[in-house]
Amino acid sequence: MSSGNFKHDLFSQFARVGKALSNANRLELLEFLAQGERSVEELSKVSGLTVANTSQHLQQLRQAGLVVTRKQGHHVYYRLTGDDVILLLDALRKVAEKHVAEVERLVDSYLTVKDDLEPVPAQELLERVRQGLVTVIDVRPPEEYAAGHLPGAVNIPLAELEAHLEKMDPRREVVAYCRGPHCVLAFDAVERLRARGLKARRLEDGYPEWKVMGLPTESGVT
Amino acid sequence: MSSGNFKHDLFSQFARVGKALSNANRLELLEFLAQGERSVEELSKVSGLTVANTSQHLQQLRQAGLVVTRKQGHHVYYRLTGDDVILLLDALRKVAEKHVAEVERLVDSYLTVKDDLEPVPAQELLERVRQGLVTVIDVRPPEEYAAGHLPGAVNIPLAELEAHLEKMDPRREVVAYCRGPHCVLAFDAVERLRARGLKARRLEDGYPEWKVMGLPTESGVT
DNA sequence: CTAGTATTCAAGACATTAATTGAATATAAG
DNA sequence: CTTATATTCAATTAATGTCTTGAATACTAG
Repeated sequence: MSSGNFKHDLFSQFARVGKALSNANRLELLEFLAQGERSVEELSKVSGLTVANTSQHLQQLRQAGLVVTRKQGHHVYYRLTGDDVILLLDALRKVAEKHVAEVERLVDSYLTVKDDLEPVPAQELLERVRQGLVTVIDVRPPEEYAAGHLPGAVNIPLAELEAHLEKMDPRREVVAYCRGPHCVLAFDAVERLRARGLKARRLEDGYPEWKVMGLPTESGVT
Repeated sequence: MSSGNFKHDLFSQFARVGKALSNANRLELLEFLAQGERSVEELSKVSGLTVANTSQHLQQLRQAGLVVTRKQGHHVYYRLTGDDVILLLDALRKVAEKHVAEVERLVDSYLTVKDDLEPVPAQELLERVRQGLVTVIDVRPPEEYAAGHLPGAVNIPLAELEAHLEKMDPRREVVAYCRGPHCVLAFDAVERLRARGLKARRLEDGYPEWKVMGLPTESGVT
């Protein structure tokens, strides 16, 4: 009887974490935070929520133990509590992808040529990079790139892609990546590159997943 | 931006899975299902929920893609959709446990600081118990108490403490103990007892330490 | 100290969720 | 066909969650 209570209390704790994951806006915030530390203002801008609303969601995430804060000057910076949170988000994504037919439908409808996009697994990319066979491009904004990126990756934010196209060797394969497996930036980049006749694919995962897998990374500007 | 809607829709799908994990009862059902296929009736019994309520929770789990059903005779059998669901539950548990531990640590350090609750050393308590000077209460759950406790200790789980307050002699000192030197239960008990004007302190150690010191113990129900 | 900015808090409107109850459906056995 | 049983559906109530608005708090620069 009291063990029933204990058990129920335990599941209630787990449920608190589940609750934190039960809202699309919070999941989006978590994805941004998977890139690194962010202030409330930045998160508010990038998510399109009001600052107050963003703050409240962040506090829920903090109460669930998913994020921690650091105060500096005017700003409060949030970051994920640890890598286990990234693993959790990944597990969630995997289950959702596999079982929610709706997700597939959405991805399909967005990507006109889904089959052609066959993503490159992380291990395979690492191999090919070591052999110098591919050019890896990071299509995230420069700040995120500077905070950490794949070794040898060139930072080409989506907006600047067109400008780089002419300089690229059409015979050399390009692999693009961004924030996560579903980050649209990389999809977009691949489509545009292909439209110009380049051999382009996208990395199966994003930068956070790559890092969590223990694969090598670099940081700073090249 | 055209990717804005797509992105939000995608996160909404992920949130559906998160929602399924946001309730203690559903998590308990999932844990049972992790052991294998179960009928609604079995799940209802083991979770203590009404059949209708169980059925509704199961349907939410099914809509989130976490479980699937099979019909046979009178019964509908539910089972997890796949091993990735188990991985997800594991990831959730890990994050939650870490956070819970963190909370416990914080609470402990907070309580230890304001510890003018001068704890009673084991030897001193043994002495005073022999002289019949104090009432010793064990605030752990009954199962743990039954497995072994201090001689003469009365089992009063924290939840039942209030009910016992009136029966206690305010002039007699009470010493509380639980699982270990940092187990919060005893701190809590002492605080509550003092709030009622009783003379209360806590044992410096918990039951495991007492036992390891080679001091006498009892087991079973009193 | 004062002004300006970043974040949090508090209160209210509105939507969603959980549990209860009683009825409806479906299956198998007599 | 009728009956008993397992499950689901539907309607209600109480509780909880989300977002908005405007004010309060904390920090820095001047």
